[in-house]
Amino acid sequence: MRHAASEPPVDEGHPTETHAADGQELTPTARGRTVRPEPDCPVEVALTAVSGRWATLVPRELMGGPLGFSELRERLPELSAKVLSQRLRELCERGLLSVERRRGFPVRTCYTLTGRGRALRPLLIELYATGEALLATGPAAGASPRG
Amino acid sequence: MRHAASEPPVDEGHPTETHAADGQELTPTARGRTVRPEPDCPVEVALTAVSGRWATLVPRELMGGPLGFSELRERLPELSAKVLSQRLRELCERGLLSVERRRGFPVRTCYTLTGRGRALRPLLIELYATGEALLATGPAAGASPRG
DNA sequence: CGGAATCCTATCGGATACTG
DNA sequence: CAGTATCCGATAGGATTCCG
Repeated sequence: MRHAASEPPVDEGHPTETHAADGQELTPTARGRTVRPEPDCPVEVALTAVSGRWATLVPRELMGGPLGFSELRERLPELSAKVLSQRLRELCERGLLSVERRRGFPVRTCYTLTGRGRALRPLLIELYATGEALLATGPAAGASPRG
Repeated sequence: MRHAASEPPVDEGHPTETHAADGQELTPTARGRTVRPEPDCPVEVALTAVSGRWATLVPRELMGGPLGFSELRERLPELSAKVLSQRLRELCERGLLSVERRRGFPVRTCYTLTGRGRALRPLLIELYATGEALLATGPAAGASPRG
């Protein structure tokens, strides 16, 4: 189901403002005009990459350079080992992270963002910007627990 | 815990590329340098606004102009009434949506994005762009169920 | 039409304990 | 050090039913 350029506009007044009136296409390609949350819709793909608790904080820490498991735990003390390794595994599966194991004793592991992983940066920045905009226009309305 | 400009860099070579090396600050204000997913961190605020199944599709439909409950259901046929009203309620509570009830018979309700709601647009666009970038660099790695 | 109430299942994420 | 295994409580969200 398309939402742009079809169906008589509900309240078109002047094209100057009102509520943007889709002046610029929201979804450049067909994959964005989905009727349901399909996993191959770009929006869902991006959302999948950042959703889940701690899912933004782990990449954020790694934006500064490679880190080991325990280093990540130090930086995010309240993140349990279970969830951390879960997040790391997801990031790896999605090709956002590369792992390097150094044998010997003690064992050393090194997590590095890949090019794909670094591609999250603009999204994190936009999330930050949007969040600030929301906080600025009404501090009370942002909260609400998120898994 | 800060992640920028502290602790000896792990692999600083030349500042040209490598992995961006935080050349530009990721988190302009202090609220972004959190140790845990705090609800008042801008990133969390924005994420809260778009996370949850159908959470982006409902605003997307409304970007084209106000719609009623059933109109939304028509456009998103697989979205149950329960979840739709849940999403709408959340959007209202966060001040992203305004509601107008027209009495008479049958009852008519009209959901309109507020200014705050329209502030989500750049984020949706960025989500789309990031998702496309991920799909472009490796189609297989995007998927994975998202609640 | 526009919902709210109830039920039910799957998954998420935290705590704890154990392993190579 | 770098994880895995197990248990467990809390939601999320779909289906169905009912109401003003």
